[in-house]
Amino acid sequence: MTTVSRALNGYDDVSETTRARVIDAAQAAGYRPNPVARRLALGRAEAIGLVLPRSVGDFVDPFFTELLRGMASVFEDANLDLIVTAAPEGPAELRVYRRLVEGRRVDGLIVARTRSHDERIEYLLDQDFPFVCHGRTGSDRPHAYLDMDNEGGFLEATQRLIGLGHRRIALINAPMNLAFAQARLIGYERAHADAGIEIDRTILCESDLNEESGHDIANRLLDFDEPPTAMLCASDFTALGVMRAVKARGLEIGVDVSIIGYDDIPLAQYADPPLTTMHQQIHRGGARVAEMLLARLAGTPPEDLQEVWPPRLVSRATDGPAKPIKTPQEFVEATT
Amino acid sequence: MTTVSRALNGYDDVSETTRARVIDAAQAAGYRPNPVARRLALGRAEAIGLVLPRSVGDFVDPFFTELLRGMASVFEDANLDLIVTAAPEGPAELRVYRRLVEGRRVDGLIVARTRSHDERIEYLLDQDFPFVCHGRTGSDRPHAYLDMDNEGGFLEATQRLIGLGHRRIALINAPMNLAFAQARLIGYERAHADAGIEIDRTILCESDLNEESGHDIANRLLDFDEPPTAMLCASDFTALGVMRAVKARGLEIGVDVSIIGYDDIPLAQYADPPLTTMHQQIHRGGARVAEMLLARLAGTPPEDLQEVWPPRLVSRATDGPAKPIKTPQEFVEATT
DNA sequence: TTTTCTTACCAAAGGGTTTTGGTAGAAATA
DNA sequence: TATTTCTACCAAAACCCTTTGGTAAGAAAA
Repeated sequence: MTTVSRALNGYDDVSETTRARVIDAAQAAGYRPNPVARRLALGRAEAIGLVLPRSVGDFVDPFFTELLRGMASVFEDANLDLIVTAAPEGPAELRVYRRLVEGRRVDGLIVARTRSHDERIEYLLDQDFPFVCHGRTGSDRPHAYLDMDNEGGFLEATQRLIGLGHRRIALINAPMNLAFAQARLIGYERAHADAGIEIDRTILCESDLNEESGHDIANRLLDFDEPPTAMLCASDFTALGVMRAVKARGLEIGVDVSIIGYDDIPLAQYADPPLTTMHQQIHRGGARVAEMLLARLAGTPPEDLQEVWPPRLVSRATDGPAKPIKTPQEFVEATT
Repeated sequence: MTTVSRALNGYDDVSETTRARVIDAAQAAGYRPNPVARRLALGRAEAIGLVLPRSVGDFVDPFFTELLRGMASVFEDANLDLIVTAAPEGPAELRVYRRLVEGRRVDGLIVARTRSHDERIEYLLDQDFPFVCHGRTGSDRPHAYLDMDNEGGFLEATQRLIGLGHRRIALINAPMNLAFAQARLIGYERAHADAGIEIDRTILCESDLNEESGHDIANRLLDFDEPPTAMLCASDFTALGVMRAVKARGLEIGVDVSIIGYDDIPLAQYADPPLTTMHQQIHRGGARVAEMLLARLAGTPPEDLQEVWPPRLVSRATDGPAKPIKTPQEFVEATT
């Protein structure tokens, strides 16, 4: 039995002739090692967990399918099962994590959609349990993560709008408990500070990342006496909702109001007009996060597993030069 | 040990006092049963598998996240792990299934996006392995499935368009190897046969279920000498592409060309104009498929686990009465 | 020739459950 | 009172691997 086990698992203290005999015999007998027995003997679950956020009611953005598919093949090649569960944010979520960790059902976890104060992460750190985050968190204890440079992305997008002459740029952010929303706000603020522009806090909003909330928020903003000339959105779906609201008022997108989205969903390029947005490599990010977790399990310290990837601004047709603002002073200045 | 096991697993031959003592002691000692040891003793994997199709390159439709979330909670309540992998259609796909089945990594499988001739299903039937399909297949051997009534759905949609006076209705179907594409074609054909309308086979097309291919096909159709007055689409994304093509030519949607989609993605209601489409309860379908698999594992014969759910036509603004067709005869008829 | 090292293999223990096949005692029945 | 049934509990076997701690034989070094 020993030799069979070692032959099948590629140990080097079994001669190639013996190994071949074992493999042939296994083949002939239709023998397949029992993974469960293997796991018991090894003391490992040979599985990785991923908990999908179960947001209220409707479709999750395609983000997770994409991330999932990126990870799946990496784990499959490493002979690890990927266990997927779903939990609504809140106490039930942490219970799911506990079940996976304390029930020894997984060897490691991927934590997606991190929050700025994230009890999942504190819990996993307390337990000294291997995990990799997709997105950062506020915790100052070292842990592995792959994050998109949300701050840099929004810095760049904001700078672009400022460069086009916009001075009243609304920020339609994601819910502020999400880590990336905070980072994006900072990028937005930095761009303003660098340009010496004061921010009007009344045009800073939070959306639910879907079309409808983008639409509603845009309508509110457009009702202002002095509406923003540009809107920077947390997701492409939000941006699509904003576009719908802008169009409904007979305003021209990219002329009267500039809009920039985030994610570069496939639909973005086919929107009318095509949406300027930030592209992230979600699929490759998923694969990379999986690789990082593999490294973590192999003993790489978390400090060495921290990456930040830059998003890429995809310039299309929803942003354009700001129209001259019609405040009295500027009107006077412009006409003299 | 025996009593502890039986107490913790809810057997009825242990007194409630003993059970309480066991539970208290377990709590105090921080004892948690080892699921891997349990699986070995039970001879079960306590896991269910789902293989995502890895279509070329880009985002999968949100369909799968939705299905996944529907299933996840059912399996979690049943103490089963849901193992997700991804495989491209083709020989690699079957290899993934074999690994899961023959490697005894799962107790049952969910097979989604069935094809009319589906070697996965033949394989699982050959192996006498428990599974439930989401969608039907051509196999005449009994097996469990939950399917949407694609034939009925397209029958209804086609009848609606015929009722609006349309006589040249293009069918922009899904790839014909998918089971639901065949069913939809049949529904489409039946509606025509019932109304005594001959079908022009040149306006029957296959799309890739995404925006772009809908756009391209619509453009081809609109180049015809006698273009169709209505287009029935395999998915909402396809329909959005069709809408883009129609708008680009200055035609009015719902007036010059009627369009009906399928899926009722959240964006459908916010499209311009809002898209008429078929709604399916994907989330609830996922939960139901999971329940059916549980029943299957408990011994319910597959014949008793076959359900067909009707989709619901959601009437919005992309379909309208057909414009009078300007063929010579009809022109004469109309003017006399 | 003797000793040491290396290679190739193996027996037994260990991992943590559940199930099988019981037993003992109390309660119900004859 | 004698017998049967039921309830509550338990010891040992079984599940199928991997690891530990060897041994034997051949090759290399002394």
